[in-house]
Amino acid sequence: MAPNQSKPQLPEKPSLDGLEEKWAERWQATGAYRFDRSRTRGEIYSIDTPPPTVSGSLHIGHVFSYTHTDLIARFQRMRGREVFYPMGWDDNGLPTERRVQNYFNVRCDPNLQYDPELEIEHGEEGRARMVSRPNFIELCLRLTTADEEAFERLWRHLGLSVDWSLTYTTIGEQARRVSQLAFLGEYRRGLIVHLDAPTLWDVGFRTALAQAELEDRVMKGAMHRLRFDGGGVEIETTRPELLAACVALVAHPDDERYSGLIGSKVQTPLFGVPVEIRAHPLADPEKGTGIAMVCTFGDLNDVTWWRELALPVRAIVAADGTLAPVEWGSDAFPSVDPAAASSAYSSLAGERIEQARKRIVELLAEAGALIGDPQPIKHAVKFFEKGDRPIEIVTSRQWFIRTMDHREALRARGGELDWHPPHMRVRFDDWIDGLTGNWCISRQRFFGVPFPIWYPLGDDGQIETEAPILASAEDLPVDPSTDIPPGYEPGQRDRPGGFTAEQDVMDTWATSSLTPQIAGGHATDPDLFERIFPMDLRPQAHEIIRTWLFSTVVRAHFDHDSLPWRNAAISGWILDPDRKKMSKSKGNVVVPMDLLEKHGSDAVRYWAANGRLGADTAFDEGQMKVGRRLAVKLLNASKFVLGEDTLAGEVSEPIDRALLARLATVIDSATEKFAAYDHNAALEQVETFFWFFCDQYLELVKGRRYGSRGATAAASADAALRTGLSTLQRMFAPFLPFVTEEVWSWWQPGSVHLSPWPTAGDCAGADGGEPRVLDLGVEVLREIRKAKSDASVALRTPAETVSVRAPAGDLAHLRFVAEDLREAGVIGELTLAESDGGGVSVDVELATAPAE
RNA sequence: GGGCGGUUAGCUCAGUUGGGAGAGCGCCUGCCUUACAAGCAGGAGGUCGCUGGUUCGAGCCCGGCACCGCCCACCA
Repeated sequence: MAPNQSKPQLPEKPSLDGLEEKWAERWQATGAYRFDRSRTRGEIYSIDTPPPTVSGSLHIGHVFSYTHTDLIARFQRMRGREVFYPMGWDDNGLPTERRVQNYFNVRCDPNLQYDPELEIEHGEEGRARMVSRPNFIELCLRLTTADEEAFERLWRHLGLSVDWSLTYTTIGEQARRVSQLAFLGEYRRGLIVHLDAPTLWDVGFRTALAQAELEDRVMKGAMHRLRFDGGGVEIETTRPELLAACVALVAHPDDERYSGLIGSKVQTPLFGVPVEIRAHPLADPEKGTGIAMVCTFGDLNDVTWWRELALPVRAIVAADGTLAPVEWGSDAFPSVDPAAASSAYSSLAGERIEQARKRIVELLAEAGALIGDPQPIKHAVKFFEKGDRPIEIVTSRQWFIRTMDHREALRARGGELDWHPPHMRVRFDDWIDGLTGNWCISRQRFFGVPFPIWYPLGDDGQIETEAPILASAEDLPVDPSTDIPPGYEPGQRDRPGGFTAEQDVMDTWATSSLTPQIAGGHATDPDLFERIFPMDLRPQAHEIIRTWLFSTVVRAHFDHDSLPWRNAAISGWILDPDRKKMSKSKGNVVVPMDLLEKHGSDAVRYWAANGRLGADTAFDEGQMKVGRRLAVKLLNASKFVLGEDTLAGEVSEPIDRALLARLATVIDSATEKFAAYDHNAALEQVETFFWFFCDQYLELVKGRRYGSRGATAAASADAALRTGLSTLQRMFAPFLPFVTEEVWSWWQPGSVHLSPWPTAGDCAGADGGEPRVLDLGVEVLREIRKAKSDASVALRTPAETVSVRAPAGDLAHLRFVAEDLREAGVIGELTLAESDGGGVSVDVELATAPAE
C-alpha cells in the first residue's frame, strides 16, 4: 500500500465507542458488501448461510458460529473473491406456528373463512381465538417480520458482511416456488412417492414426522410380563396398552426354547385374538423372555416385523393419542370371544395412552394374565424434538422422498465434501447407515409450503388419491386451497366430479434442504444460479448434520447430480462454565446485544475467532476483554505510527529489513492457515506478531523514528512501521472489522475490507533481511529491562554500562542495532566484545545503586 | 452396545515430520516511559488423565484403562 503523503488528522484519545454504528451505517450506504453478479464462477466465493429460526431470539451460540462464517467471507473477499453472502430467515414451520399461537393467543382452524377485518393484538387474555388459515398465516408473517428486523440489527451490529439485498425467507415466494418445483420434478422422476404407511407421528401436534426430528429421552417405565392363552407363552412388554394391536409373537429362529412353537397359534389375553408365533432373526433371545409381542405399531422393530412377515394391521392408536374404538369380531379384529373382548376394551377406548396403560394393567391382573408386579425401569423413549409426549407410529397417507434406495450414492457424496474439521464426516456416515425409512416430508400443519397438488373427486365424491393433479411449473408457487388446478373451474372445488386440495404442508426441512437453490435464484434467475452453484461453503452446527446438511445433499444429488457445496465448516457449541451446552431451555443464555454493547463487537468477535471449527468452546468474557484490549492497542499503535509526517526514503537499516522479513513469513503462514479454514491459527499468528511489533520492535526504533539518527535512518524506520501497520490492519480486518476500518480510514482511501489481503510481496525492503539482527536486538533489550526491573527502577533509568559478549557472527549483527539499543535502553556506554563460548551474555550496570 | 472428539499451569487453550513444555487471563513485584495505566517491564506457577510398549529420546507413535462431551444404535 502506498502510504498517503499527508499527515492525517488523528484523534487525541482514540476510542472504540460508537464504531459499530458509524461503520455499519457507512458500509450500508456505500454498498461495501454488495455482490457483483457480473463476476464468473471461478471468481466467486458463495456461502450457503444458515437461516436462523425466527421464532424467538438469537443467542451467543449464533454469534459464535455466524462470526466464523463472516471471518471466512471477509478473508475470501480480501483475497479477491467476489463473495456471495446472503442472509436467510427460517420463518417456516412449527416454531413459528407455535410462537404465533402463544404471542397472539390464537389457534388455527382451517375450516374457518378468511376474515379480512380481523384485528388481533399481542397478549389477549382468555381462551385462544380460532382464526382461519389465511388469517393465521398473516399473523405468522406479521410476527416474523418484526423478528427479522431485530435479527438484522444484531447482525449488522456484529459486523456480518452479508449483502442484505440478497435476503430470503424460507416461507417467501422464491422458497415456495423452489420447494414446489423440486417436489414436482422429484415426483415425476419417481424419487417421491405418496404412500399409506406406518409413519412416525406426534400425538401432540397431530402430524407425521421424519426420523431426523426424533430425539431420545430417558423415561420411567415399567416392564410387564403377560401370559398368552393357549400355549402358556409369556412375553414382556413396556406397552401393555397395545395388546389389542398385537398381530403376532416373534422369536429368534435359533432359539430352542420356542422352536417347537413356531407356526402355532396362541390367543391374546383379554381379547382372545389368535396370533401366530413367527420366527425372525431380529428377535433377541437375550431380551425379556426371548419372545416378543408384535403390535401395529409399538416401535420401529414392529414395523420391520410387520413388513417382513407380511402381518395384518390392527391399528388402535388414533391421531390424537387416544385408543380408537374397535369392532371386535370383525375381520380386522378377530376374537374367539368378541363379547368379552368388547367388554374389556370398552374401558380403554377413548382413553389417552397413559390412562389406557394403567387401566389394562388392572384388567390383566384381574384376568390373571399379568405375571408378578410390573417392574419399574428407566428406558429411552423416542420423542419429537419439539414435542412433549412420546411419538407413536400411525398408519397414514404421506409423501416420502426415497432416500433409502440411494444411501450408497449419498454416502459417497459425503466423501467428496471437504469437512472442516474432517472428523465431522463420521456423523454423516453414521446417520446414513442408521436410516430406517424414507424421508417423510408431509406435515399435517397449517403454516408451511403447500404441496402443489390437487386430487380429482369421483362422481361419488371420493378422493382419487392415486391420480393427483400437478400444478404447472409456470404457475408456481401455488396454494391448492385457493388456486385452481389446470383444466378446472373454481366452482368444482370439493364437488363430486371436481377437485380437492392436498391439505398437508411440507416439512420445514423439505424447504431448508434447498437453501442454495432458494438463495441462488434457481428457476427464476438461471444466470445467477450458474455463477454461484454448487456453492463454496456450508457453515453450520454439528447437531444438524443429520437434518440440514444431509437433506441438502439429498436434494442436490437428486436435482443437480452434484454436491450442493465444496466445503462444510462445522462450528461447535458454546458451553457454560459447567461444560453444558448453553441453551434457552437451560436458562443460562446471555443476551447477545448486551454483550456486544458491553465489550464491543470486535471484542466478542475476537472471542469467537479463538474457537476452532468443530470445537465446543467455553463462554468466556475474559477473552472478550482481551479482544477489547487488542482493539484498543491497534488504535494506539496506529496513532503512533501515523502520528508523524511520512518521511521520504526507503528501508535501509538491517533491523528494519529483518522486521519486514519476519512479517513476510507471518503473512505467508497466516494466509495458509486461513485458506485452510484454520482461522484461529491465523489470528494467533497475526496477534503474536502484532504484540512483538508493538512491544519489541517499535520500542527499539522509536527514537530513531523521531529523528535521533538523521533523516535517512528515520525514514527507514518510518517505512517499515507503515508497511507493518498496513499489513497488520489488513490481517486483523476479518477479525476486528470495526477498529480496523477506523484506523484504516485515518490514512488510506476506501475500505480496508475491500483492500487486498497482504502478501509477502507487500514487504518491500525485506530482501536480505537477517532475522538474527532482530532477535539479538530484542534479546539484549530484554536483558536490560530485566536488570532494571530486578532493581525496581523505572525503565527510563539510565544503564551506565552495558557489556555484550557474543560470537563473532552475532557481533556483526549486533553492531547494526547498537544505536537503536543505546537509545531504547537508555545506555550510557555500550560495549560489544567477542565471547569465548557460543552464547550471548549481557552485563548491565545501572547508573544508580539498586534500591533495596 | 458401536463410534467421534477431548483430558497440557488456578482458568481458557496452543503445541505443524518424535529432541526447548508454551500463550493469554488470573496471581506476585516494580514502573505515570510524550502511541497506549484499558499501558509497560519482570517473576512465580505444570508427574502434559492413568498405565504398558516402541525408540538413544514420547505431550506427540502403538496397546489397555479411567473420566468428560457428543453422535449413532438398542430401548420385548
